[in-house]
Amino acid sequence: MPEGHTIHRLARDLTPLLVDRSIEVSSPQGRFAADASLVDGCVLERIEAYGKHLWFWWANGLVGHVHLGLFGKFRISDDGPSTLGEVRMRLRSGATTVDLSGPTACSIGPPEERDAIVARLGPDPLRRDGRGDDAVARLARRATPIGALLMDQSVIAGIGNVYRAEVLFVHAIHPARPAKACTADELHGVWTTIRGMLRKGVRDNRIVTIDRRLLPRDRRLRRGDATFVYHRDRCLRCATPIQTVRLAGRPCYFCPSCQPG
DNA sequence: GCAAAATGTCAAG
DNA sequence: TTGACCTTTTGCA
Repeated sequence: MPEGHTIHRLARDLTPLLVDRSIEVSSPQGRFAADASLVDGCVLERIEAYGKHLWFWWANGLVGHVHLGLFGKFRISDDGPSTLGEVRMRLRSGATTVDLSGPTACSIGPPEERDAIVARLGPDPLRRDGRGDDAVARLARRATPIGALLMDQSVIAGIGNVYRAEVLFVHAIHPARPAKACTADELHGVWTTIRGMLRKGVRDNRIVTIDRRLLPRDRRLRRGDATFVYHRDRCLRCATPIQTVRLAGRPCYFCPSCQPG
């Protein structure tokens, strides 16, 4: 379930378990075995999140790179590793075992490889160095549909299919509208809203984008309601049937009534 | 028991 | 723009 909030939350949760300790690094599944041996037994100095990427900085100067992709998952256990499923990378320190399965990327390399990836990313709203005016500038000059641009990690790093749909709903922007046709206020608002949603996602460790203040007073929420439009049959605000439009290769959910275009 | 879906990315055409 | 790839979970026989 990885958009940027998941990655930052992982960095936060794994740091006290692994950083400043020497770590046994292995690959029960085998595909990461050669790389694992490069840092097995090393002290982990820092875990860094940027967009949807996670880096493990090792004391010998090498940097581990993990990207969860659509299916990747970390499992943390305190009493022996779980036996379930494939484990690409296993990190052990004392009684703690951290197992990684199904990642799109899992490798070890020099810091330059990390720098090259970061250089291709746009600002990350969850980082202190994430600049909103930079993101707005990257959006404002493009005629591409804003719903497609928000999925582009070189524009804003960390947004995925849920947050793009939800932020466009909040600002009543049809996802197919060209980004340059949005006002400066709208684009700044998109950045601010995205940052708030991602921060809440880190706090809650899941995506909940709905805000009571944006709903009719008498709207009753059901258990499990977490989004305005994403993956819903009807708009949470006005009950109009939700539509999707394919943008950046994925269906973008929107409400044709709240987001006319 | 198998198909389909899921919050993602990249290379190929 | 399409298909391949990573793995687990869910739903329908």
